[in-house]
Amino acid sequence: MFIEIDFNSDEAIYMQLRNRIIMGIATSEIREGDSLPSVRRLADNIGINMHTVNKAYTVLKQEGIIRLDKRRGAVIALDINKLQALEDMRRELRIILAKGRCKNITKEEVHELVEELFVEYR
Amino acid sequence: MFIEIDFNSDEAIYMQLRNRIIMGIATSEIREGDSLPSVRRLADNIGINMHTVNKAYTVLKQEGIIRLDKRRGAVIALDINKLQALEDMRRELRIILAKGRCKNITKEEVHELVEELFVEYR
DNA sequence: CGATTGTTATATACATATTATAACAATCGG
DNA sequence: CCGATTGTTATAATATGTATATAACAATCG
Repeated sequence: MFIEIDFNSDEAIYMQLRNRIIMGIATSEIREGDSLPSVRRLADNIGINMHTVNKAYTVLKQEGIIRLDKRRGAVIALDINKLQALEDMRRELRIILAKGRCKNITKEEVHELVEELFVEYR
Repeated sequence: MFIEIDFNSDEAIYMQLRNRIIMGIATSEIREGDSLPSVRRLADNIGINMHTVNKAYTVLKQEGIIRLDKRRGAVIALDINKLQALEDMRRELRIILAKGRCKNITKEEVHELVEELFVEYR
């Protein structure tokens, strides 16, 4: 999986990393059971500090996306709590849709966007 | 408009404020042309610093939601750049839907969430 | 045994968030 | 015109979050 970091972004490096890995799972670039690189190797590859990678992995663990295993490293292990996931998504969508509403974005346009984005995930 | 701040939240106060105002516009609690309280008065009401409110207003101005006017204060003035707004929404939805995909949230469930949330905005 | 794993600890540097005062020019009501 | 209020700007202090640099630990695998 190719990982690119924008050091000029206002988004924290560990969050960019977390987002990239979530995208990788959603697009099936990586699958349940696959191992991610060790914190040290990935840090070296990208050219960042070990702790920054560790922080991204810790967030993903907290979110129930990976399982941290000694020796096997970080393993994709999806802990499916759908009610929790729907609640999280609802809270995040709420603000984004409200802003769109201020900009006259219609319900239909949001549906189209969702359709369009879901093409990536299969 | 009633504004409540959660001081234990990990979300910055100025962003909570920004979000609350966007929600207020989307739900028609406040309308185009209405004035928001002055930075000093709102800060006193909530019990926070003037500069924190100012920062929220500056963000809203940058996003084309309000216009800052001497004497009239912050006035709701929606600068509609739909292409820009759609692009912004697309970028934000991308990550959220990807995370949902990891949690087995289907396209249909997202559509339902959108329908449900849009009931608030009329 | 030796290398690699996540984990933990400490320290430093920097950016951001929040607060506290203070002062300025512009503007409106009386 | 006067005084109060407006956004704006400046400076400073504190707290928190981000990122880096070393270092060491126990566990695990070949």
